[in-house]
Amino acid sequence: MSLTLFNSLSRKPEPFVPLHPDRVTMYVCGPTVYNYVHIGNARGPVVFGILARLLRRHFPRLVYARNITDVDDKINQAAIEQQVPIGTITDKFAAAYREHMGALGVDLPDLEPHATAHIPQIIAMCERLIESGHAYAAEGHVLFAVETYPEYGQLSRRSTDEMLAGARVEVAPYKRSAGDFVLWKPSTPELPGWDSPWGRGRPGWHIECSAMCEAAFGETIDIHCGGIDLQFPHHENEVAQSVCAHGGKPFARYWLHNGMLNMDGRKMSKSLGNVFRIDEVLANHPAEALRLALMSAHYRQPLDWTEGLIEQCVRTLDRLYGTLRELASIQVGAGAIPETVESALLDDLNTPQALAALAQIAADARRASDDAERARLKSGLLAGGLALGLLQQDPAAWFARGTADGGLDAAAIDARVQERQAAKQARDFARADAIRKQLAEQGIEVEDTPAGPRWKVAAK
RNA sequence: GGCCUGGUGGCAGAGUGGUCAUGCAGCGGCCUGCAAAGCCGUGAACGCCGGUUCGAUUCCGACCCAGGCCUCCA
Repeated sequence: MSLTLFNSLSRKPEPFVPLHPDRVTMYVCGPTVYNYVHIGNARGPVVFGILARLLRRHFPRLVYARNITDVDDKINQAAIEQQVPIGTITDKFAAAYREHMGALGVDLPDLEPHATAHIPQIIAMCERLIESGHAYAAEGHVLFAVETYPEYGQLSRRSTDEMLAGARVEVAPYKRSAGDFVLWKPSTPELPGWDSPWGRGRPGWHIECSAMCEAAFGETIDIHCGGIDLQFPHHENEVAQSVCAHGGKPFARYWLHNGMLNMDGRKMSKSLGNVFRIDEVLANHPAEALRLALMSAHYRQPLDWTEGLIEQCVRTLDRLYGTLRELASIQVGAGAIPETVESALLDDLNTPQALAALAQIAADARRASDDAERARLKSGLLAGGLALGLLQQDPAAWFARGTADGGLDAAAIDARVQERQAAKQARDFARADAIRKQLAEQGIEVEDTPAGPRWKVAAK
């Protein structure tokens, strides 16, 4: 089985072959830490995290970097408003980012480069671009000269002419050409800045990713991932800077772009204000259901974020964990990932198909009567779940989810369930039903089994 | 306006030139004191119009609709 990835560069699925057989390199554009991120920001980390796990299974070594951009005008603005150094802002939100991603089951990358730790590399890259004629200094700025890179626009499929013709933004007077973008810009005394050949200043938006990729991986990386909204201008500019700084060597060989999360059919975005912060969503829903929701559509498709979607994911997990609960007595060790799940993932990360395969395995497992067969299927279910970052908790923990912090006390629920059981055994069904109804009103569903009663937190 | 996606059953969402996606919800049955869970069975789809083909939801073209990027954005 081999991995196929849809490459934004060619707009086609391509077999993935790493540049060096012994090492795969992958870079995901991480957050600019000026605020809490929203649930849409988690889609890339979740699906590309699944890709990272997949690559680790199929190649001897993966080095996966996800950056933190910790210098930026929005950070500066927040720092000025709160009268604190930018580090106070960036430390706080970088920590929150890690915490929220962790809650969603996103693995930490191997490397987490910070832009402010790469200022010398950024300056060096600017100098090289100036020396080679691809950039120029003007009024304390360093600008990339788009016209020196004829392939500019290749990734996002747009021509320089069209962009210049359609330019709506006022062009700064120091730009030679309207499409030129800033690599370095001057800082006023109240803004953070670093000494440079062009005076005290700070990096522009795109250069940090180029510099960090180079620092971590060298001139050419295998896979570069990010949201489709970053394709232009961010990724296009990264390509231009890196290729020109490296004498024409390719920058990223495979570009992967994830689709946007929508709210009522519109992109969830900070500028539109139609966002759900991750901590808000986590407060109201099981994290694993949110993770499942983020992979419920193929990563390149847009995904409508609704309460109904989350509820459906909770029910889906109820069923999968229900299967595992039924198989609780079957002992299994670590197993191989079922072929149906793995082949779906190898086909451009087709998570919906992988989930369908998982559902099929669960159904087979419930029907199987032979213990050896049940063990095999349970092992496959757990291994397939692990590949997706799902199904790794104790089923009992899933069904009792949120009782401790949701104002419900598991021991008290147990006591009520026992009361009902006693009433039942006394054939006082009216009382038993009254207790069950009361618990249902608290969101607890009681189920009777041959082994005695059990309960779970109901899907909303 | 330019460039680019996509329109699949009640909902979500894969996929395919000619037999099944899958999940949730629904319906009938089994089980249950009654339920729930589970099991068995079951209906239901490919935006619109042409074309290619023995045959198209799948390929081609036009049209309609929705969304994204062109400005900070995952």
